[in-house]
Formats: sequence, structure tokens, C-alpha cells
Amino acid sequence: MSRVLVRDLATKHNETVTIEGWLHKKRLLGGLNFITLRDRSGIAQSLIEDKDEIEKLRGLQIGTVFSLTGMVTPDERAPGGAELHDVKVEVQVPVTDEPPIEIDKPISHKSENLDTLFEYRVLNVRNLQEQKIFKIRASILANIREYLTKNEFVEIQTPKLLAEATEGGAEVFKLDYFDKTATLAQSPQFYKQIMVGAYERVFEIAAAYRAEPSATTRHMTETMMLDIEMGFVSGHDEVLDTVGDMTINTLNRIYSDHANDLKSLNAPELKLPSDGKVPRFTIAKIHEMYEAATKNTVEDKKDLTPDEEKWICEYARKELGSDLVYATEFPLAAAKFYHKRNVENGTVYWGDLLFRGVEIATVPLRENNYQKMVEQMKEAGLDVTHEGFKYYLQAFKYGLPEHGGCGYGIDRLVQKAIGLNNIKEATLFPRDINRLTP
RNA sequence: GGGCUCGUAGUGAAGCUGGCCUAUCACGCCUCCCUGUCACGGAGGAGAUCGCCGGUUCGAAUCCGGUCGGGCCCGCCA
Repeated sequence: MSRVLVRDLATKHNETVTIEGWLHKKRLLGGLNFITLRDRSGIAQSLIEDKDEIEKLRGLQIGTVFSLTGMVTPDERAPGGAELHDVKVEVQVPVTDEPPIEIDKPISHKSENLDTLFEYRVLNVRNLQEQKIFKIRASILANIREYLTKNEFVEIQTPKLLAEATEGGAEVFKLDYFDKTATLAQSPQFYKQIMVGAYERVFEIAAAYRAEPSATTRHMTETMMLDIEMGFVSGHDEVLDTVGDMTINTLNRIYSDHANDLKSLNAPELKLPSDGKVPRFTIAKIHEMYEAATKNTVEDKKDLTPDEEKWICEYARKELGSDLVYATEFPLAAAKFYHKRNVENGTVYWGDLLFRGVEIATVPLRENNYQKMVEQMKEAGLDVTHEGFKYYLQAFKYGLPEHGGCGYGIDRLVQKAIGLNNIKEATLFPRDINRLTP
């Protein structure tokens, strides 16, 4: 008999069917035994009264792979309105070892228990509540891909094994590469800019590696980045608007498509601007507002402190009804060699997209003039003849239009969209300074 | 890299101003009872050298030192 999925039982009333899956829960009442089975589409209850049949499950633990064949019987008392009766049990993969964690109940996400969460990740991905997180994550990615593809962005893949760290900023991982030393890409920055020369608009969703010894709730050593780059932009605003619109679009869809799951995960209410425009404040303005409101002093004005990020997000949510806010016009002191500078006001065309208290994307405009690039690289003390820059500079020498894009933290987006406390909770198998397994 | 915290059955917690601790509770597990459970219920049972090493003490889960492993914050970064 061919397999029927749990979600299709509603259409099979009074038919004899076979369902296959994992043992989810046994509730043995003596003569009356309720067995729930989980498959990819949900969980279903079966009623087993035959002593010989229920005996087949004696000593078998949650997770046992089995099939149940029986009559789909409508019954108001059954979850989902129907259950299997006159059931034959067939065990496919018996599990006799007691699982180290309880799979059929919500798993603790308290910060002090996260180590247990990840130690038994292989098992807790079977937990229904845990599965919701990663289904929402999959939907977020699908929505982003759909949005970008619709807007004529071409998805690309670029190498993660590199000869040399080039972008600067974050620390890089080094590894043996035959008789050379290779590094792991901390960003596809150079490659995506090069590809603007081909398609104008490109994006990549891939892992980025950061060797920062950061032990916080928002850092991992391996993180999934969405990188976007678009050419022939009319200015910084167009890039900020595109990334903002994509984010608003994605969050609205997720909150509508996964309303029940988000509610059961205690996600906060989503607040987005009704006009579709993410509110913007300059870095200088945020420093000023923050210092005036909190009486704190910000020592290093190059960037926002974590506390300022939280503060401006709370302000935007409360005063402007927006969970998203842009911090724009970074000071020249923060500029990297590839950034486009605004010489008129001494700032960089660079905005950070903040969401519910953390930075989820950096959204800058790039310098696209070859001569200026070379100058800015020399200013930064970089060797423009170095192999690491040679190919990158070729793209500029042979013509790149004005362009900009973003480096976008997918894990942070998922984390904050659901309202999780730690970025690792939004990641199946997180990598941080002290975890390389599972 | 700096600061602050935590470590007790498989899991989550209580105890931790030293002795009523032969270490408590909940979930899970095992045995038995139970014909409408859905966090099933009831009776019983097994399961912990209190992270590790050393010290103080008549006596240490409890105090002290070291060590290992977590977590949170800062810095750095996305």
C-alpha cells in the first residue's frame, strides 16, 4: 500500500491507508492506546486496542521509524478530527536507547542552556517548535530570492577559498593549501563588484568566515551573508531604498504566511512604516539624540555603540512605528578604500540597516573611478600591485558604472524576525569561537 | 583581548551564611494498574563519586586557591 501523508488524512475518511514516520508520543491507557506519528507534513493520532499490535512498540523510544496501517476514522475527540483505527504496526527502525533530550516538548532556549541545545541539535531539529524556526528561515530566503530575481538581479556563486585577505576589517582564517596558505572569504565583496561589470545587478547568498574572537549573542565565525551589488544607481538613495523595500517586503510576507508559527514562538508584533520607507537618521544625529536622551557620552563617534543601536531602534519603533531604521552618513574616519566618499560634507555614502536593536546590513556606495580607487588604496597603505588586488582593479580599469549594494546578515535577520535572543538559535549548526561540532 | 557570572541524575531546576544531605523536586526511563488520551492519570522503582585537582576543617555540593568547560556584556565586526 502506498504511503499517505498525515496532512492528507482529512481527505481519506473511511479508507484504509498506510502512514510512515517517527514515533512521536505514546499514551498508553491500558485497553486504549494512543500513538502519535510524525511525518514531514504533521502529526497524526492512531488508536490501538489490539494487545499484540501495541506490544510491538514495547520498549521502543520516541524516534522509532515505523508505519501504521489502518482505517481513517473521523472522530471529534481526535486531534485533527480523524484518527486511524484497527491499526497494524510495522517497525522499520527500532530505537531502544532513551533519547538524551525530550523531543516532543519545546526545548529550552535560555542562554545558560544553549550549550545543551546545540550539543543535541541532531535530535532537537525533530522538535516541532524547533522546526518552525528553520522553516521560517527557509521562507525568508525564498522570499529574498524571489524579490531579487523579480528585480533582475542574477544569483552568483563566488569562491570562499582565497589567496589573501583583501577586504580588510575583520580577522581572517588561514589554512594550509598544498604548499601555500589560503584564507577563507570574509565577504564576496570584490567578486560581486567585478560581476556588476557583467550583469549590473547581482546577489549571492553564501557563508562568510570571520576569525573575530567575539563571544556575543550576535556573532558567529561562520555566518550566512546576503550580498547584493547593483550598477547604474542614481545615488545612494536608490540602494538604500532597494534594500529597505526588499526587507519590508520579506518581513510582511513572513509575518502573514507564518502568523501562527511566529505567534507560538512569541515573536514580537511587527511594526513597519506604512509608506514603505525605512526612516533614516545620520550617525551624527543619532549620537546627538542618544546623548541628549540618555546623558551618556559616546567616546568613539566613528560608529554606533551597541547601546546606541538599541536606543535608536526603540525610538524608531515607539515614535515612528518602524522596527527598521537606517543610520546613514558614516564619518570619513570610518571609510574603507572601496567606499564612495562625499567630500562636500566629509562623510561616506554608507548606511547601516538596523532591525530591532542590531545592525543587520551595511549598505554603502562604492568608489567606481579607477584612479580614485588607486589613490584611496594607497592612502590606506595598501600595495596596489599585490596579487590580491590585481584582478579586482582590472574590473575598474575596464569600466564599472556607479554602483552600490549591501552585506546583509541572514542569521541576524532570522534571529530578529522571530525575536530570538541569540543569533545561534537562528542557525542549525552554529560555529563560534568554541564550537565546531555538530 | 578585557570585565562579570555559572557548572548538582539523561534533561530542567532547588539546596550553596559548613553538620538535620544517606543530596530534594519536575520531566524522561523501567514495572504494574487504567477504554478517549492529547503536558493523560495512579502505585512502585532505577538513575548523581554535586565539572576536575588541591587546600581549610572533626566534618565540604556549600568556604578558599587553581584548572577545565559554558553563558552574558564590552572591544572588534555583520
